[in-house]
Amino acid sequence: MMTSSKPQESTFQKVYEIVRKIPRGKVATYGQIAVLLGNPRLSRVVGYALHVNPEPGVIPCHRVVNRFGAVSAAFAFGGENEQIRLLKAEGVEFDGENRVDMQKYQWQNK
DNA sequence: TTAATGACCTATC
DNA sequence: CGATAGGCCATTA
Repeated sequence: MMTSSKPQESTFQKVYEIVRKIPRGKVATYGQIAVLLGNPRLSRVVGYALHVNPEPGVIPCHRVVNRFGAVSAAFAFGGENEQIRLLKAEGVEFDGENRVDMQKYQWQNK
């Protein structure tokens, strides 16, 4: 086992690993995930990775929000309001601008 | 191989 | 202060 495997971990696969580790009741930003990947500029690729979303239901893409703490418009896999509702159901609070309190709900990977 | 796209972020006018 | 344009990196066709 592990003789000389080649994981070939693509940036996408790595994004799924990180997003999948997001605890319930917290949210992470694309930029933050990009930093965890090693490049803060991969923010766009992060969104792309979730866009393909190879395993919906396994990857809590609804816990990923932009730098403003709000969900993206293109997210709308069934209604932006729907996604916000999911986060609310997890214990995340939203203000009058559909924004999450990043100071309290932003996931911090130590 | 080149070209185009993209669920972002930042900077500038 | 608000709006607009560009840049960055990776993936796909």
